[in-house]
Amino acid sequence: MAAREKATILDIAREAGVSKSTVSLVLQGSSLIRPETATKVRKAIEDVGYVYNRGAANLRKAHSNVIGMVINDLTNPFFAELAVGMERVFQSAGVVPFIANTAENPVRQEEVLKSMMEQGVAGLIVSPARGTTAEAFNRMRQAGIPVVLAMRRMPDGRVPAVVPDNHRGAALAAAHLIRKGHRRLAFFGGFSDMVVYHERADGFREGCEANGIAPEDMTIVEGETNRRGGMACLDAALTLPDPPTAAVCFNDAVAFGAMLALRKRGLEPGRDFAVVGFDDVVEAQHYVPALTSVAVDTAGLGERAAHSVLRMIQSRTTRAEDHVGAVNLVVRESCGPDLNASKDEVFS
Amino acid sequence: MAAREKATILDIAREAGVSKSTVSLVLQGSSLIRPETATKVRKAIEDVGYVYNRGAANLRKAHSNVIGMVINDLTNPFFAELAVGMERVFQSAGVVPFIANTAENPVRQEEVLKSMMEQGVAGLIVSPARGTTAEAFNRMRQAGIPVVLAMRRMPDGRVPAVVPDNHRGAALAAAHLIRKGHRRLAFFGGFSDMVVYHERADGFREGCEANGIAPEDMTIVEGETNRRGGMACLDAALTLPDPPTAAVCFNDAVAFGAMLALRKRGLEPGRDFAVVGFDDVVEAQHYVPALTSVAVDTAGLGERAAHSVLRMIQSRTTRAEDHVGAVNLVVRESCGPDLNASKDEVFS
DNA sequence: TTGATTTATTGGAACGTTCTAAAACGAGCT
DNA sequence: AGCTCGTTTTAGAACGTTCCAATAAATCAA
Repeated sequence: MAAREKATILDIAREAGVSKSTVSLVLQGSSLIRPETATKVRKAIEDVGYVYNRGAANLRKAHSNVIGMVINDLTNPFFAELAVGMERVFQSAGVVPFIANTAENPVRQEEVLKSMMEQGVAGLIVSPARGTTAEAFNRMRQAGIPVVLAMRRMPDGRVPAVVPDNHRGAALAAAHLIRKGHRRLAFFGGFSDMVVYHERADGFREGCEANGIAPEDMTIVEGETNRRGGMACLDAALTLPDPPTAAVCFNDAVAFGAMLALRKRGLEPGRDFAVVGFDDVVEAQHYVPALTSVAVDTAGLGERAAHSVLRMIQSRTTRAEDHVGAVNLVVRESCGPDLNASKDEVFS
Repeated sequence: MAAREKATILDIAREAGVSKSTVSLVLQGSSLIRPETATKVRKAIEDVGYVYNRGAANLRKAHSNVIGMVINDLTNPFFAELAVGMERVFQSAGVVPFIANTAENPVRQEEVLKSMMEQGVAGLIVSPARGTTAEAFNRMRQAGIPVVLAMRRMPDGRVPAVVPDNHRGAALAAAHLIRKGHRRLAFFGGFSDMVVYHERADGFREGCEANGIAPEDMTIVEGETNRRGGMACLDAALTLPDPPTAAVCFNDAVAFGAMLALRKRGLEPGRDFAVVGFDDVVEAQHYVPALTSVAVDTAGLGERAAHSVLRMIQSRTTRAEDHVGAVNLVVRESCGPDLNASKDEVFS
């Protein structure tokens, strides 16, 4: 059964006894056609089991209603959150976002972007894979397709981006640890070919300096931005001659890794070594000990990015302002009690 | 700069001094055209900044190269895993999967499915939102578009599905707890309008019966399938007159919730109450205490589902066999040591 | 040389929409 | 009757590709 030939606008026209133009008008909800005709047509549409062919339509129309979302790591709940925020605004704009995963692989990303363009997306939100260069977006610029970066920006900043205030977040975290009485601090995770790494590591450094920590008391350990990386960083740091007593981590995953490694060594996170994360994923509050982390309004950033593309599509421009989202430190248990219960004035 | 008119196959033809047909052939990598001509054309393609218009192509071609993946909850790392598995096989088949999230909302799902069809997907993998009925897939059947369900099946089983062996998994979990010496067991989470719930709860019941537990010693508590639901279930169970001492949970999220609730009451999971999860998400092994859980090869199921659609597309059929994936119990710490150190023969 | 055969190339008709310009239809006025 | 206005409807030309059938060019056999 079924397998009937694909019904087209013409079949509907025949069925309803009108012209294809009329059907087209009905499909677009035009107010030109007489209500009775409209209902007649709509009935025919139902009857023949019609599926709108957007490809054919796009051939004539200026642009489609699909927006692409290209994400570098879908398995990181953090990015899933971002996606959710975007979806919220797209949904109310009657746009369907198509998500694709690049698994942090620039080659895959290239394919995905290509495919999205071929599909005729109206705009793109991209959380670029590590190692992506601005050139990757040349083709879109040339084709006049708006692109907004999310969470990570390009080194040269030529593509509009929506990012959290990484610098301030890391500084906040460092200040918190220092206020807790720590004097030898570390920064764990990330690699110097990532822009975010620089923003966070620099913020960390500045936060330390501003609170009187000497450069030789700061340890910066690069590493993967996941649990395994966090474990490696911690191990590396603790074998140093004069090891740190606290660390700001590149993200929560790294922080979890560091805490895991601490436990493996019989040390208790919070008591024997303080850890601060970054991103404040849902997991952070449920972990034991609950993780102190720099909270980023991920879903909010997602919404922001979505609004940006929408606006760019509307005004058919390919440029837009960057947006830097506010951050704030959520204090939980992973830094233990104050080591030095005197100070009381802090950043907020 | 840029903003140039969109280049078409004709522009390339003009640039390269050949006919549009030749360009089309080159684009498809046909062996008909002379290599030198091909390179000439390829150069022209580069020069004019051409973007292939798949919509136009699909107008003539039988079917497109895009496959839709509709997922009910992208924020659940479990589903992200599933997506990753599928992507792996699609990638090697030269297909780009477009993912869309339905956030467990049937209405949203309807929109998403519609949009995917309009976009002309060649096939669909769907992890249906709760409350989805088989009718939701009528349109696809009518249009002859292959659909494979993942992780959840329809009550009437008319749509091919790829699912884990829920029944066996839950039975395994129950048997394990009984072997540990527990005699009053509970099943936490899920609602009776979900097929999976029945499969798992029935498996639990059967596992209990097979090991000599009387029906009155089994407690079944329905609830949301997330952390919050798990907490609620535990609280409900412990206020019973003769409370259970162990629980098989609908999934890991519920198990985490239950453990959280235990802690809140000053009870230690594993020691004071045994908990088994289902799905074995990565989180399970890192949790404290590490969660004993029924492992499902999620990525494997994803691959399986992907292969299924691919095969269905190939053979232009809309029917396929169901696939039930193997499960196995991963024993960790959340059930504590044996309460009764005698038995030694078990299911594997 | 002339066909016959193979190898490369091409014109033109689809495909299913949208959109412009024009037609058909009433009504209301002279 | 003819004219002018709305209001509805429609024919037909796009849009950018594929693919069939046809042509052109090159090669070979005699």
